[in-house]
Amino acid sequence: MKQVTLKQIAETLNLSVSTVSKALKDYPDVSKKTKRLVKETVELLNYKPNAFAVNLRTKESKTIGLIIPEVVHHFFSSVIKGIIAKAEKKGYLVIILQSNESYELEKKQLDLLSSKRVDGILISLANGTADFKHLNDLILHELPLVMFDKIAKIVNCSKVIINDRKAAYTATKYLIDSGCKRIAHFRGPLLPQNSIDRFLGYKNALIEHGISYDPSLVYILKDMSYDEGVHFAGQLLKDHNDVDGIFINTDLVAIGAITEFNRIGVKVPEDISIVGFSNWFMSSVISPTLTTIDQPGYEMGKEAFKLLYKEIKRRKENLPIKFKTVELETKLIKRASTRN
Amino acid sequence: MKQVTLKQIAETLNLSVSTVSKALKDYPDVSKKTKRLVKETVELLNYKPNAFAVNLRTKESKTIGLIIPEVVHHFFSSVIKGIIAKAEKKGYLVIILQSNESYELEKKQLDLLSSKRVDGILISLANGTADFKHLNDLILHELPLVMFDKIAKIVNCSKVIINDRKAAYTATKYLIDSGCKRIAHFRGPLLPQNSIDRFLGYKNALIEHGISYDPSLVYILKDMSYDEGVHFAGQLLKDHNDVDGIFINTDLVAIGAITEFNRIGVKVPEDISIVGFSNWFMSSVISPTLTTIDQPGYEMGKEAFKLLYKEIKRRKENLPIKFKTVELETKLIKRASTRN
DNA sequence: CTGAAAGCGCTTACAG
DNA sequence: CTGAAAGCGCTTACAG
Repeated sequence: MKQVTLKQIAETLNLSVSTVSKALKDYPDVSKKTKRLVKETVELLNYKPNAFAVNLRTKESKTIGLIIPEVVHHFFSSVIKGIIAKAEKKGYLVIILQSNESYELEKKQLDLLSSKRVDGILISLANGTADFKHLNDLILHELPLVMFDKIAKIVNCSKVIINDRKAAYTATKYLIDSGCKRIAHFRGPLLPQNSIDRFLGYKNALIEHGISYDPSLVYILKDMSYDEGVHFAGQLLKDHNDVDGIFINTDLVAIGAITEFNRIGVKVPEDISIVGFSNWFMSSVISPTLTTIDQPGYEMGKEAFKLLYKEIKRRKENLPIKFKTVELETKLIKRASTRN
Repeated sequence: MKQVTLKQIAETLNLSVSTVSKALKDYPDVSKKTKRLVKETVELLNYKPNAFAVNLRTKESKTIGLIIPEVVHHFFSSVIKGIIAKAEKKGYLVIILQSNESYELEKKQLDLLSSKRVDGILISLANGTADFKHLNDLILHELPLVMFDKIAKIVNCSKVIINDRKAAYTATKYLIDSGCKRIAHFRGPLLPQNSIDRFLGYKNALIEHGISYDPSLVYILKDMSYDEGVHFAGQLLKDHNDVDGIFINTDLVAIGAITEFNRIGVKVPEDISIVGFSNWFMSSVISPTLTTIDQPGYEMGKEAFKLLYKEIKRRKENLPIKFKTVELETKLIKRASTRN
């Protein structure tokens, strides 16, 4: 791709490269006439500054990196959309990578992004991530980093989260209030903070409402897939025929469970009530529609970029950085998979 | 972010920058000993080449741009995933932008990407795009460009598509074969090639099977949303109470229609059979499950990147470019929204 | 085998 | 108001 350079503009107008450069950036010490001339020629020749040269000089790429566990996922798509929208407004482009829930990949991709010299990184952790050296290293090197949704409390950077524990508490309490006495929980893997917090919210709600906590009612899922929902719904019935409610860590799994219950003739919510988590679009469409916790993905993306942008800006101006954790509101969406 | 430079390595070892650079790239005219020394020091100081400088010198960014109409969309997420996966393997990163189905935005974003000097661009057109100058300009400037899914036949570049006409024909024929006599069609806006082609496939199937084509049975939707599905399902019943089948341009709309029919007591497929298009995950989960055309998003993403990569490589080597159109297979997925 | 030099295309402090 | 010069950090053709 052949491109016009400042030098060519300068030659065309019999000016120096410096003057042309300054004219374009509206330096006050360039004459009006020269500025006009330069701008006309730029228009005429369709000059575009060479981003590579600008990057090298200014030491910034106006590009940020985004690492998420999985792209084909309603919640994360919404986050991506929020980030891209906000970033574009501020003149930033977004490089997206997918960790596939693998710690190794996540590490490699963080490396890739920092070699590319992105101006900052947004990340939602992989389920497999238990060690945080790769993140702390970035922070040490003063590369702006913001974590969202799947975070590590122990890493010292800005974060955007929801209150998973509180939301799970609300979900479980709603099951209790609607009359459920034996409530199971399908939880995520052991490591990620949000699956821990959702579990704790579930447990606390039981205990605070005088329902004894029974560990055998808690099922630990691996990949949080539709198929796991189908499988564990069946397993649950085999293990406990007295269960009358389930709080499920994520909607996709809940939808698998509902489908299985429909298939084998267990009535939702008459026999078993179900509450999911995330409010995927699908949840408003299956039958019965799914009661769930709405998790504001788009907002989360926007907030995360805002925090990152602030940090990038303050670093550039050598101002002190204060890390901040933004907590977004969730809400219970009452639908037909629960009684009431 | 402070970073080690070649110069620092050179000073540490009392070598010249040139020698260090060459040692790192395994030039044959550097001694084994020097190479070893350099590599050790690189490791020790954690040297990473400055991407900005490399870009400027080599005139490539190892980054490509991707423009899609909408990120929160099952099909496009799958495409993104395919592209990212393939790109990463070849050492390319992917910048994603969303056109929101707007021609103006699409133009602006193409501009953004070419100013960023990406090495190539993948694009699926916005519904609003009727003029192709912005695309032809890129091609003139020899910036590698590959279109996928929503393409413009008239633009001269490589493409990855499905045979929309054939797939729509198959879908409609399936309705006919299952006994439908009055078949409506919910189509997309007038401009995009794929909504034209799907309409033509529908029309041909009717005609070739002795069913007269009735334009009043064709509904033109605007944003192809769930809500439009709900709305037009109702409208259709008002306009024509004798319809017994609908071929719907995209699953999301079909799901809206099914939901509406369920609500008002129209039985699917007994009263009206429905075939969708795209095979969104959701379609396998609603009730009744949706018969649809499977559109291989992930494959399409991979194919599109492969074509782009080839073109980038050939341009770099100054080899002649032959544009290619890859057509991927679709298949009819038979489910419960049709009789049989 | 090693190094000095030119150059990629900008920006900006400095001189005039 | 304009321009020469240095420099961002690399790569590579050329000299020795």
